[in-house]
Amino acid sequence: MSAEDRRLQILRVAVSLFSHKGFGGTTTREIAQAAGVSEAMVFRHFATKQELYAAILDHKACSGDSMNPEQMVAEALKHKDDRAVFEQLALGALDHHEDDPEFQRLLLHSALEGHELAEMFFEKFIRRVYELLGGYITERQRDGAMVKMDPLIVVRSFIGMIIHHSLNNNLWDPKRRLLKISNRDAARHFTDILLNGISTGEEPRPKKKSERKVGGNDFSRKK
Amino acid sequence: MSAEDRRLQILRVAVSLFSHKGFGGTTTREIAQAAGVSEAMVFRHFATKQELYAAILDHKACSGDSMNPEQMVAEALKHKDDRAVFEQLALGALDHHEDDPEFQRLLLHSALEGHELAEMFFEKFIRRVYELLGGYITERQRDGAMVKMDPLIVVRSFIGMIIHHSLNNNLWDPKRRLLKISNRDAARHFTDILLNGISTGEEPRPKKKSERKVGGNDFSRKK
DNA sequence: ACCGGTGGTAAGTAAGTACTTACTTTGGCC
DNA sequence: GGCCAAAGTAAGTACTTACTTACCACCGGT
Repeated sequence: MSAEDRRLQILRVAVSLFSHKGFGGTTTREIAQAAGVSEAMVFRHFATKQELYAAILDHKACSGDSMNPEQMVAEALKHKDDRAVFEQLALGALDHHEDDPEFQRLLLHSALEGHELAEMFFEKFIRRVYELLGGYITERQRDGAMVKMDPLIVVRSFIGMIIHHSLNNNLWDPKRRLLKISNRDAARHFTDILLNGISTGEEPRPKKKSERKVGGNDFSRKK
Repeated sequence: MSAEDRRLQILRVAVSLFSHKGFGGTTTREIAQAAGVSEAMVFRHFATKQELYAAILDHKACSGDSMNPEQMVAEALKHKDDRAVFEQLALGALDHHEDDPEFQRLLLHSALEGHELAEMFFEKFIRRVYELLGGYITERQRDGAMVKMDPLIVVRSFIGMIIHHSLNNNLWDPKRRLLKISNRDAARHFTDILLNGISTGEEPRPKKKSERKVGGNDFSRKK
């Protein structure tokens, strides 16, 4: 087997191990065994365990293959098709998380451990999504098509629905005991909620003395 | 120092260490040093490292002090005050995550490691929130006050906004570089979005194939 | 036939690791 | 004070960890 092939193979099995057991929870011997070689081979290709870990995150996050939000919604952006913008973005993310669940686990592990490459991913990808979507929302607000509200909060809400749904599917509830739904349906419904909300606005809701203020009253929950 | 005090002190420092470095990343010696005692003392109070870890998760998740969603929104539920129901729930969760950020980290670590107590938390808490909110939404749909849509998807969306926002604050962006907002404002805006969406419904959006019905009922909402 | 380089390993090493043992201090009570 | 259990520790034990060293087997080219 050629050196390059072996390197990639070690990388691949290490991804799987690290994503399931974390950095500290995975031993180099396990990696070697999973790859069917001796530990020494692992250290021939990667000087240290850290370097192997970094190579993985780098490979997954930077050489980020299909992770280009701009081109994913370029068409919809041009046509100012709100529904398509959000729905396509959601569907893209959900699909990506579904067929590479290890990526999300890896990212979480590295963020929890405070690895610098988690931060790098945040800067290079998350920030871009916020700017892209935030900019679009601002534009649509000027058009009068969207209500005035801090665009970043809107972005956070929408990203939250998506990420949390993926997190549920991959981490908390892989058996879908709570909610079983296709990515397409999820993306559509998330978009529906974001754009239109869930109120019909029909029945006059019981307007208590203060419809707005939530803070003052019986909210004495603490410790 | 009394045995009980010492036990609690060890528990407390272990919470901090485990939440930041995970189970595998934390050594018993570190725990002992942080507590200012010898390693033997740790093992006098907790037979194994696993037992210590389990005791922590148990202490945090089960003896779940203030984590009672039902009572948190009992009043609002009675009055069918949609805004209050969602806003109070959101604010409660956000506040809780804010003044106990270690809890979220601990939970994530244990979920990633596949610890059974993460699952237990999921069953005992998350499921209850889904049932509570899902039931309420169903009721409001029958009232004609909310559009027909799988209530569980609505719950997931809303919980997603909240959890993801906390996760951003605690894990990804503790410096709030992307978005700086008080919990109260966040709760209010999340609720606004959920209930009313962000579209004004004014400017005729380009009706592509996508202006479809949602879940069976019409979607012609006008605030 | 004889190289040298490449892909590979068995068998280490030193520093941890979780966990124990044998022992010393402390504080409350008669 | 004298006693004794509980609180505490120093110094292990047995094993694992990341990482090294020294050595092997193959193979194409001259």
